[in-house]
Amino acid sequence: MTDGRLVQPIKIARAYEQLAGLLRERITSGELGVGDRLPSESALAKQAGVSRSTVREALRILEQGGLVERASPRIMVVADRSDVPAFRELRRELRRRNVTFHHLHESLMTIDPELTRFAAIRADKSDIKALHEALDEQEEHLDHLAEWSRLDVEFHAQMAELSANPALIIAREPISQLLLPALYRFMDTREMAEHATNYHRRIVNEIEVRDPDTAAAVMRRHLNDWRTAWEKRGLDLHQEILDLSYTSKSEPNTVVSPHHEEEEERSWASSRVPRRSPV
Amino acid sequence: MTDGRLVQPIKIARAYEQLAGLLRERITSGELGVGDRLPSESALAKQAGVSRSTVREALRILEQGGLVERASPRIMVVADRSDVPAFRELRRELRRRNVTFHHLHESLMTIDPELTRFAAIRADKSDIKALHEALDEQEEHLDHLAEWSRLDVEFHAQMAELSANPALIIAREPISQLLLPALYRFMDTREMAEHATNYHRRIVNEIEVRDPDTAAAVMRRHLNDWRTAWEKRGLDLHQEILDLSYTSKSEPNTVVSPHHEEEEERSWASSRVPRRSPV
DNA sequence: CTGCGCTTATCGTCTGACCATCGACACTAC
DNA sequence: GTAGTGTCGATGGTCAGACGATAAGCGCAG
Repeated sequence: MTDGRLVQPIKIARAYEQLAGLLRERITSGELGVGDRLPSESALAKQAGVSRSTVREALRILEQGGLVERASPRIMVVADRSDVPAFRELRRELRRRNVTFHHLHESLMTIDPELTRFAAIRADKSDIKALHEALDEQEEHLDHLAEWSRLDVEFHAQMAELSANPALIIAREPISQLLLPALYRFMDTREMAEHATNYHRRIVNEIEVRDPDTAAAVMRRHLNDWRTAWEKRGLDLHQEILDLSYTSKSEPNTVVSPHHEEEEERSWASSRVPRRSPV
Repeated sequence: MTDGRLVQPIKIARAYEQLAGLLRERITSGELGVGDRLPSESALAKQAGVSRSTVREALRILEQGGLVERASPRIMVVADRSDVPAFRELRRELRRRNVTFHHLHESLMTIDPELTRFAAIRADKSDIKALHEALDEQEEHLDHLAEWSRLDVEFHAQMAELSANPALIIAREPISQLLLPALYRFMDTREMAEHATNYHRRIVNEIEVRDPDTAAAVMRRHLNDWRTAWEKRGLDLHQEILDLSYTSKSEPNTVVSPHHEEEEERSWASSRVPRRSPV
């Protein structure tokens, strides 16, 4: 059959790209937390077995990508990536197209159960342990709904991460960034939190016993409950979603002022001294 | 806004940042047009009066920023920033995370069948008519694979549109923008096009008789065929998708010549950048 | 505990080199 | 002429090592 091609195209593995990838992994995996200081360039070079020039090119990539930033002229730290530019753009695009609760919900109903299925297939022992821990923590905060909501976002993100499919994770992210904050606005009773947490527990259990289909099904029901709750509140399914993108965890309630973007031109043309600003 | 700050943070003028700024200016000012080739690194170094390392760091910034891209492993050109910024951003984010064929395919397998289902539920007479027309046109171009591919993209986009869910459409778009061009690179026989078109026809038929489940199922099989074809070509499912994808619509531009050297692999994956070194 | 200098680690940059590959051209065979 | 093949300079990827500037970190005096 006529393959036509004898060998496949080969992706060039540039050292600086590989290194950037490795560091990115360390960061996104949580091995390096926000604010953690990076080793010195020479240390990185030695550890990775490359030259400092290579390390620096990798750092430029990560820096430009927003994964790391300078805490001071010679200290690089892991940046707070709660708001990746790409996602900000995407959310804007979504709003521009007047997405409604229904749209977003339907999207998550499409993606999240599948993510759960993949998670059930791919999670290993330690992942499951982490899920249980997350669950426990969430249960401890049933009475602190703000904190509970934060943990809820994290739980779903964790699930997405376990799917080990960056494409799906990325596709899902802006959707959840728009939908979840909207949900938490009326998630205001302990009962609702309990109910949701129970679902989470069941999902994790199904993952643990390696039943992807059931796990996905439970996730689907869990999400359906959201819709039900929304309707019970008398809210319109077809109401547009405004961008309440949650920004920070530790900051005291800064009002999310619609910061106008699009004049970055200048601000990053020159070095920007990092400001611990809420996104 | 009362700023409160007495002095603005001073900016440190790193050479590589200044250079990046300069080049950026040249590009945005139109002095360098889309597709124009950049001077060689050494030439730039000489012109700017800096060392090549500095030039390279500047280039990494511009590259990561999407202002320039590689036309081939050693030719840098000014990138096309004409399409929707959000999608461009997203594609870059995807590439950044080293998505593979498998990731993208799995994502479309998750999203597209559902889109099809929704389309089957929501399409009206005129939509179906449009679908048939698109099909007919595609069938007329079974021998012009370039054109056929364009129509194929359109067909799938049309299907997405019929789902009437902007969130899913947007989430899907960058994925398909990366995956489809990769696919068409080996979609090179009339048989393959015929096969695919047949699937399309069946999908449209199922939509017409309002059988969402079957429509979704057929779409799923259709997509599965892609994966099969990919594998039959001896291509690696876990090969990263290189994205030189989208600019080559109109010009017969240089196809990225794949360079082979299969034993680069070893020095890379193993020796050069040590695994699991605690960064 | 605070503020001050001192030391040194670390960054920014440069030089010059090596190698593999690319691209273009010259050459050979049909 | 056209198509394959060989050659060679140009270019990119990487490295090792160096130097100056200065911020970070620390100890010490107040």
